Amino acid sequence: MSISSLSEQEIIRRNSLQKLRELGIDPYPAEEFKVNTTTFEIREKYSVEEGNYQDVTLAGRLMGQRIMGKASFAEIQDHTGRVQIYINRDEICPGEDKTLYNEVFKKLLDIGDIIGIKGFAFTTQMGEKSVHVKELKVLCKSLRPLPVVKEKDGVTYDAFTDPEMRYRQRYVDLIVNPQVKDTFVKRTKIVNTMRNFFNEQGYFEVETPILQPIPGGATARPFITHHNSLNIPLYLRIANELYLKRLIVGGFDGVYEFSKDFRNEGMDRTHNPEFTVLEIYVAYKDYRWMMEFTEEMLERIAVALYGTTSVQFGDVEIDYKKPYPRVTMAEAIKTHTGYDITGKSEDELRVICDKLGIETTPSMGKGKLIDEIFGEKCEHHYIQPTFITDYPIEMSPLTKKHRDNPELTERFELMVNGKELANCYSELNDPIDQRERFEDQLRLSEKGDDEAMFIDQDFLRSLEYGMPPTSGLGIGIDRLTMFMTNSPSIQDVLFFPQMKPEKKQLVDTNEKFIELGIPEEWVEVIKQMGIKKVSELKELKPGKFFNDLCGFNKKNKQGLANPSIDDVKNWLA
RNA sequence: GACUCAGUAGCUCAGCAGGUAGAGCACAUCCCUUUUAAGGAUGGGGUCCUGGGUUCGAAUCCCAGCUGGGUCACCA
Repeated sequence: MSISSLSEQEIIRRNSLQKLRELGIDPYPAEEFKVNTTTFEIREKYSVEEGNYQDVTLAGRLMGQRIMGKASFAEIQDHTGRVQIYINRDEICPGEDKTLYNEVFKKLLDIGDIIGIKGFAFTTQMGEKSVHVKELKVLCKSLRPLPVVKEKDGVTYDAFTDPEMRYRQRYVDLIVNPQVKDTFVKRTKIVNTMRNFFNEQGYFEVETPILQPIPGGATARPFITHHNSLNIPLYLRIANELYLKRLIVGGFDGVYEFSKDFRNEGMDRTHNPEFTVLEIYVAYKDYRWMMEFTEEMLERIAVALYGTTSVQFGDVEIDYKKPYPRVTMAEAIKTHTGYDITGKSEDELRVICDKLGIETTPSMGKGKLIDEIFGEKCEHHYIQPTFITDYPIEMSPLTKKHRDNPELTERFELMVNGKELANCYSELNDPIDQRERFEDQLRLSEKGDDEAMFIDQDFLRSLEYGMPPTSGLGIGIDRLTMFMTNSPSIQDVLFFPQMKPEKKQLVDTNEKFIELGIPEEWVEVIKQMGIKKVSELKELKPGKFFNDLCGFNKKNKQGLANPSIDDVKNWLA
């Protein structure tokens, strides 16, 4: 990187780096630095009465300096938070040489540098628990200035808020916005709670293919890739359902997977091209059993995070305490539209949609029409956790027919905040029925539904060997995390949400300019003037460019000998 | 994809009846001190997103584009 593209502060930091080296201080030392506590422990457990924490070693990022003559206060931030440190010149420099304090600490260290300290805990006159530093070591010099976020009495000043920079440079976001880290800690806690819950009951965590020859188990547009030596297309999975059910056929009685799925569709506040789904399949259970299982799990997650079942989301409080109401889809539609859809034909449903002002297309089958009515008129009413049950058969090609009504399936979706949080079936294990359902999907696809399912012959073959009655559940982990951490956007619960690629300014090397006969010192000047490519140069008028060059030289006190107009003409020739 | 808002110093933002670019923090040089979003003095730092246009003159007005946010649509 040429020096001209650096900001003043970056240049100052690079100079400080150089000076550290000149003082014999390695700004990037290799050896281990052994800490014996954390800032959190000192804040929580130090007390004057006990006189504990009198020999502490801490490491972390320097996040603020308040320098006052021969004594300074600063803040050090480690993975647990921050603590104030006190540095006295004559204590870290006991001899005559005060360089470590006067030069290194006061001048060469900046906010963002990583240091290690040894010292003892004490309480300042202002009553703040702090660490009195006896030794100081540079562990990493930081070359870019961090945004400085300050906070007092819960009010944040100069917050680092630009969403684009926060998502693109999540590392900066994590350093300066502590609540961001908290969200991700909670996310992991959610997953761990679920995993423990499943493992306690003997269910088995597995991994299944991400690259699939047939993208099955859901209706969505997949990403396509290509395998060179097999010379076949492969799809990034949109779900792992069909593989997990093969494992139930194989004899596991409970399998689960936290799976990254990929869908080549729109991106917005609630959709990222890759996202995480938990799917779990338990043999000899049905969807009614799974409702209780789901309630139990969500209650445990809420309690693990907050110690209570009640969780704030936006301006509503969601209570995950079991049990949740069970409402059939037909009841839900009756309640919110007044229409009874039971036993209605496709044409009758189309009429109902018209009356409700819901747009329909000819490719929509019965299931899709009912889905539209529910989505438009009902879904958003279910704020507190509610099981919507018994979906029409056309919407659920992998679900067992309802034990009491062959038009329906044994399925529920758990609605929270007016959104689907979980989806569950009594899994279809009749291989002949399953084949017919796939064929129905094929007809839908011929009718123009471009997201109808493919027929997975191997999956059908596995069912023909016999799959025990099984209940399966899928939960979107990103959405669950949003709900459980009060995050309004999926980008807030993904470390690295998908973004458009950063626009990279193309810069030609100095050599390319030098080839034109331009002296190296002038190349820097030209680049500072904003001309980064040789091709841009070719479009300039020599006279004006000559004037600009000389003007820039004078204005910025570059102190270079101006070229002649003929030189410039030759460069541009 | 449509509509809408925004893009000015490292960060947060002000400036806009068109007339030499501002503040706070950060940075630099000092002063002072067990301070706390430290205080004081001085100073450096900007392709005002990009490209066109209008104008004697554009950060400001107009058009187009880029990037991002929000709403909606599509899509789970």
